[in-house]
Amino acid sequence: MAKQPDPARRSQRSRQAILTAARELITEMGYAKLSIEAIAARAGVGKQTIYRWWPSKGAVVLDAFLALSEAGPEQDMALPDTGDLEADLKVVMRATVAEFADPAFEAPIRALNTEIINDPALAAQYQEKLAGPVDEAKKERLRSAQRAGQLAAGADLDLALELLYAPLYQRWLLRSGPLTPQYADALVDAFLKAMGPDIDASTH
Amino acid sequence: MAKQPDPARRSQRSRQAILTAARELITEMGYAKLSIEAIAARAGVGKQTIYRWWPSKGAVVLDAFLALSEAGPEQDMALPDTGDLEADLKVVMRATVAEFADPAFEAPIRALNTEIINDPALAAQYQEKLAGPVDEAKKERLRSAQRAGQLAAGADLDLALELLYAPLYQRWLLRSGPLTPQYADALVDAFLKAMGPDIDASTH
Amino acid sequence: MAKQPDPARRSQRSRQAILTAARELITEMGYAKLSIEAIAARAGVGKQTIYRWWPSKGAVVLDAFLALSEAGPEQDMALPDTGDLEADLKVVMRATVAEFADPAFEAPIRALNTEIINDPALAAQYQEKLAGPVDEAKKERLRSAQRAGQLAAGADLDLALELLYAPLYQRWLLRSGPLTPQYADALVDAFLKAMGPDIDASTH
Amino acid sequence: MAKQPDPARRSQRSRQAILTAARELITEMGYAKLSIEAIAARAGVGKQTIYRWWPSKGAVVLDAFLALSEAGPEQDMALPDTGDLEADLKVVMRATVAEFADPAFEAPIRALNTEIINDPALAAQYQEKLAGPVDEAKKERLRSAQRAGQLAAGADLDLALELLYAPLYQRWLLRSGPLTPQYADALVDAFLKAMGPDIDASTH
DNA sequence: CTGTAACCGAGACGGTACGTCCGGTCTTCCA
DNA sequence: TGGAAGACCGGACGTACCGTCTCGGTTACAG
Repeated sequence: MAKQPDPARRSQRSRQAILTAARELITEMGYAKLSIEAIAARAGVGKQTIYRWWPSKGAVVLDAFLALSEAGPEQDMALPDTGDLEADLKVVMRATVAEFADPAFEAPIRALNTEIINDPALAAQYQEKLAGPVDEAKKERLRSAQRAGQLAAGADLDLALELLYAPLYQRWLLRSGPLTPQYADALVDAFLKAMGPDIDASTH
Repeated sequence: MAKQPDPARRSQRSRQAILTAARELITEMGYAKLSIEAIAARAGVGKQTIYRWWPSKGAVVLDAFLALSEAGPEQDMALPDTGDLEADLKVVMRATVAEFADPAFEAPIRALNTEIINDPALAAQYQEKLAGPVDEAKKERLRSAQRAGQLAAGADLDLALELLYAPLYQRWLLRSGPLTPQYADALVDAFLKAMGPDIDASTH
Repeated sequence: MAKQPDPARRSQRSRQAILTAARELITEMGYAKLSIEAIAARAGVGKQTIYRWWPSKGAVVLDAFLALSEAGPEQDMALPDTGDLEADLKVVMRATVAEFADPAFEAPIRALNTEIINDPALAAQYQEKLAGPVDEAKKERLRSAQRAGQLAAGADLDLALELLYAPLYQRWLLRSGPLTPQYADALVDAFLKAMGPDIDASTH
Repeated sequence: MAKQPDPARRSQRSRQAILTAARELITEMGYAKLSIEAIAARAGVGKQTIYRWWPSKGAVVLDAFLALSEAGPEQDMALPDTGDLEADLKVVMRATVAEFADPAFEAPIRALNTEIINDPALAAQYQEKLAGPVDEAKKERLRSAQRAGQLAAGADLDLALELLYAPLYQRWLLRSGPLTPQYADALVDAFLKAMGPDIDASTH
């Protein structure tokens, strides 16, 4: 049986240095140029220390982002809730569009996706640790809308999130079209038509 | 000025051998293990012959798929059109779900996406050569539905395709949820609610 | 000032385990594969325990052999003395040839020499602790021969030993020729011609 | 079957750079600090180019010395022959003693021996390419002495060389005693007693 | 029909990074 | 407080590929 390292003796100093170095290198040079060797050198750490604690380069990158979330535990992940679902969603979607246009976000997110696509284990980690909590916050807003009668009561919230976000995400990831505020609005409009309150109810 | 190779003298024998080798290696060993050296060796070709005609590994992979389409020029890309949009779309979407479940499709498509995410030039090629024609066929079916009054007349067809396909594609790519026939149906239902014929018209 | 470990508190259990492990590993895998890590692991000892008590890998190896000698303190290092120098030397030299042919002797002695060649401090230790006593026993036999008039009275015994042994040792170490009983005899013959009783004296 | 590199396509430029770098690094930093990486870096060469053409570090070092000999093909390996064997040998042996005292000779020769001791294949190469020719030159001088009646006619010249050189070489290699001109003379005296013209013939 | 210029296969080359191993130091915890 | 355990930084190992280059050989167009 292979010997497992003892997490109790792990150097937190090295861990933070590695994650920080990984984040810096990704933004500086892009994911293609990211190497374990460079991370170790930048972090002032032996390569073995990386291999001891992470199974792959992708795992390091994922952890580098998880560490950010941990840093600010009470992240402002909660979506705005003014009572007007359409307005709130348009604000959020336009913000997302703006975020994707920021070059500083490009490299790391593309890096993460490159790894996730080809590594199921990493994808599971990603869903559980990063995407999950964010999606939960979004669903919470939708549940609030359901209570307010602004969203079909029986709507599948997973599908709802996908309807809203997947088109936007795909355009960005595959660069298959322009990301504009108008596009964000159009997505919200379509989403509300598909998932809005039952029409029968309103005709009464 | 750098000398350009003369396409007229290009060896079609080598070209086919390279594309075939690329396809075989991707399915056999996955994209991560794919190397130019391996392609050249398998194809019985000098490395320079690859570098002469393709700018990157991703370009070879893309070409390997384009070549498949060229093989059957009059691909049955046209969607079924029985006159019943909902039924036709559900057939198509269920077929797509089934296709994505086929392990033989996994490796190559993931490979292609890995490259496209990080290479804008390749993404453009992909859109133009592979995705474009397919999307056009899909749009043609939607236009037919518009003429039949089964789809909003002013609907943005690009957005329409994204609403239909992006959720499915994202689930598959990021493994963020199960791909079932029911899911396909639900997507069509949501799509038709969002993009179906204008309600105002029917209430008058 | 660096702190020196206190020899009084040294664990004899660890010391023996380390020396035994070193000996075993050398015979099993040869000197090239010998590492401090492997010795520590085999001995069930922390690496620091080795570094605390020995300055170099070579020192451990040397000690591993010294420990053997200590084990049997009254080693039968004394050479046979039947009164017939030529016969006695031939017996001894033939035995040495046989010893060198034993594969079990190969690895350790070559290991020791590898270290000694490049480490003067170790060489001094080797001369003092291992080679010295053995050479002294050999010289004692030669002194006996001098007393018996079978060896030149004024012979330099250090040179004498080198004449006898260095050719044999060099052949073995550098594999520059075959080691046979005949070769052993020839060496003794040459040695006795060079160092035997003065001819002038006998002719008078 | 493993593929062998094609010697015809070997870059002589790289070969020379590697051998020169190896020689320089050995003298500068000693053999212990010599690494393939350092040789490659100093030579401005990829590591693979070294691994392609040499099976081990020792083989590179050996070649580095062989290349020196090739450079001056008609090396002045021939020993002086004034007709007086004793005088000639004492000159040669004193010169050898002086040579061994030169620190510039130390590192490389010890390096070579370290490798040879543990690598039979390398030892064979060494005997054939380096030691062999030198020994042949020495034997030639001894044959001349035999013709002149200054050496026993039936003497085994291999053994003769060992009697002369092995003691000296062993003292130097193992640092087991001082190397002085007097020692050189004593060796020649002993050698001539052992191997000089037959005494019986002269007494008749 | 014959240069001659290009592509072609092969593969050596200078490099980068891989993932592993070990050297030597430092730290933690046990006896 | 010595020793076991082992994490740590550093750095060499030998391998796999990268993208460039040079080498003959073999087309195939031009004179």
